[in-house]
This record gives sequence, structure tokens and C-alpha cells, in this order.
Amino acid sequence: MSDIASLVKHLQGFLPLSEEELDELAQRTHLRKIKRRQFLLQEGEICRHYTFVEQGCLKLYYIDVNGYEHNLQFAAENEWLADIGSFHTEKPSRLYMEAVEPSIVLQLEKKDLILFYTDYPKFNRIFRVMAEDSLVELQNRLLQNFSSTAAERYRSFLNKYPHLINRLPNTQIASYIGITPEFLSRIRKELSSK
Amino acid sequence: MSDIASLVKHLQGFLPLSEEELDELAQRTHLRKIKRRQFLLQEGEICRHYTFVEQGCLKLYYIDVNGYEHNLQFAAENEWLADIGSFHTEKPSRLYMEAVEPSIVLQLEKKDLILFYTDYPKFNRIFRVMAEDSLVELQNRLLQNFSSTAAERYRSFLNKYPHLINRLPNTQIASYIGITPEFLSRIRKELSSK
DNA sequence: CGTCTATTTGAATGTACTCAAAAGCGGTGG
DNA sequence: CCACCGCTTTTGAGTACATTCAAATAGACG
Repeated sequence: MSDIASLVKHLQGFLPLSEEELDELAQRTHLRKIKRRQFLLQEGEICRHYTFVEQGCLKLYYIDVNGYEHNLQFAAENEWLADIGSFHTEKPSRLYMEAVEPSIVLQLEKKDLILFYTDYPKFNRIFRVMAEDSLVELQNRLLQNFSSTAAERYRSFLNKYPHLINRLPNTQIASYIGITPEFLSRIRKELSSK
Repeated sequence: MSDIASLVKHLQGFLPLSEEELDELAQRTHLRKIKRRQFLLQEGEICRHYTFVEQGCLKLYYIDVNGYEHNLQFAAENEWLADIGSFHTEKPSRLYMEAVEPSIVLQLEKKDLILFYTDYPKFNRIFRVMAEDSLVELQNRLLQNFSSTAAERYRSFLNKYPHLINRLPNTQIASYIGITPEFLSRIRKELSSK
């Protein structure tokens, strides 16, 4: 069986799990080792897994009509990643999921997640809370995009994700806060001169 | 008891409800009539309800340091509204919730929602799906803000929310798509000249 | 009818982007 | 260990999209 210690710990942070639930988890999660730049999802594919990051870091992003990437989410240790829309509707995704570092992930297939939702209703509660937390975070991000300059957003990013700043090239951070790499470079120059 | 027909219909769209669940709903939801411009939540208050719009339309927004409003969400008939973050943490909200039309809403208090989550686990599932749907919508909105011009965002708004366009002043739409009313006016002029 | 709010218009300005090119940096293989 | 390759970061000049501020106009509602 996979080593699911980190996943278990993460889930127990929401609600305690029974022996039976732990057993099911161990049986139904798939461990995968991912190389840097390897894709877990590409545009046009259907997202068939919920992915939990045990080690490493991945990004979820969109490529616009001009070929530019826009990062929706980074997921490092103990975070989940999925194109929830595609996962539910089973329609092709418009997103890419790619490792920015060599990573180890645990994946749950849809049929297994549904099994958990059905047979162990507790998981509905856990995933409800997770979805609501993500929703709040995303709302804050949208509001900040509306009301702050790029420099302020960059400062917030540094404050909020200190564990990521030395793991990501600046160009990835630029894509996350919604600006060009060139402009981020100017912002950094400005900040460092103070 | 309140007339909860529209709420019941909305929830049954996710999962069928038992007689007992319907009874509980009828007993625990509070019907409120809201005047135009009346607030259901103001910055600094704790969000203590999930609000379901039976009739009318409300907006959820943030006021930035310069005093400008930024609309996070409109909720018209059969939509939910809450500051989920404040609701969960019981910390003061930074958001405002205000009726843009005279409205009729149904509210669920936190203790009652928790009761549903606990005694009728089905509600976890329903609210999980709702949260996930909102998450997808918000992700799309964020991506569009990154990759589209204001004019494109305005066109998308018209396509996506046709039922709202004659119920909202343009200044509210401008706030939702993240631009100034003046600039929206210029966009509209441009569009109508074609 | 008058008042309040929403919309439009103009001119000046600012924030961030585009494109091009140079410089830096890190890993890999000879 | 050095040379090279690919990728990231920086820099410059010109430009575009959107904002600010002020003022005029139009609409809605009591």
C-alpha cells in the first residue's frame, strides 16, 4: 500500500477517521512519482483524479489565446489539486496541471471519491469545508486583483506564501499575480532599492 | 411557517429530501423582506446566516481603502449569499451585503445549518457541490480577468447574466467586472457604434 | 417639479504591456 | 574544469488600456 501518512494527517485535521476509513484510503489512493515539468493534466483531457501533494510542488494554469500562461493555483505539500469543473462534468479541461518540482502525489479516482462520499458521509463534510476554504481564498484574491496595484499584490504573495518564493521562478509568480515577468522584474528592482 | 417552495425546489435539484427534512427546513428558515438598499451585512459585523434569495437581487461587495466598491457576487432568485469566511470563523466580515432591489430572502442561522450538517448528512453533500460550483465559477472569473480586456469581460457578462442586465445600473456591472463606470460607458459607446 | 443618482464626455495621467535585446545563471557533457 | 545551451531575469523605448478628476447631461422617483 501507499504511504498515506501525510494524507491521513491532513484529513484528520478536519475530522477523525475510523480504522475502516483509513483502510479504504490506503487501498484506494494511488501513489505517483512525478518528474519536473511532467503533466498530470493537459487541455482537452478530462480531469479524472483529485490529487494530493505529498512532496514537491505543482501548478494549475490556463493558456490564453495569445499563448500566455496564467496560474490559478500552486499546490505544495499537503494541498489538493484538481480541475473540479472537468472532474464533475467529465468534459474536457481547459487547464494544465504540471509539476514545477519533482513530486510525489496521491491520487483518488472519481469512482473511489464517490464511494467515500456515499459510504463514508464524513468525506462530504471534509471536502465541503475544503471547497469553502478555497472559495474564500479565491474571493480574497479576486478582490485584491480589483483593488491593489501589482506591487501590492507581489508583497502580499511574499507574505502569504513564504515557503514558495525560493521554489518558484519569478516568472511563475508573475503569472500568479497576473502581470508580465518583465513588469515583475521592475517591481522587484523598485522594492530592493528601498 | 415560511413559504419555502422555491428553496425546496432548489435543494431537490441536488438531492431529493425526505418529509422530515422538509419539515425541519420549514421550521428553521426565517423569511425576511428586504427593502432596496437595505443591508444584510456590513463590514465589521459577523456573518451569521446563509441567505437564500427567493425574490429580488442582492450584492456582496468590498469597499477598498479609497472608498470604491468591488462586487464579488450578485445573487438573484434561487441563489445563495454569505460571507463564508466570516460565517465559519465568526470573525468580523470585510464585506457588505445589500439589496439592489426589494427582496424576499430565506435565512438559515449557523446553529441550524450545523444541525442539518450533523443530523442530515445529505446537506453536506448539497453544500459541498454548491461550494465546488461556486469555486469553478470564481476560477473562471479570475482567469478571465487575467486574460481578457474590459470590453471582452463586459460582453461575457452580458452573455452570462442576461437576466441581470436590466435590473442593475451599469455602475454595478462595472464594479463586478473590475473597471470604473466611466470606462464602461466608453466601452458601451464603442459597442453600440458597431 | 425638484432632487438625487446614473451616465456621458473630455483632457491629462498612470499603470502595466509589448517587443527586442542583452545579461545572468545553472546544469550538462566533452 | 570549461564551454555551451537553455531558461530566467533585466533593461530600454514605445504604446495601450484603463484611471482620475471635473463637469455636463440624462433619468428616475417621490
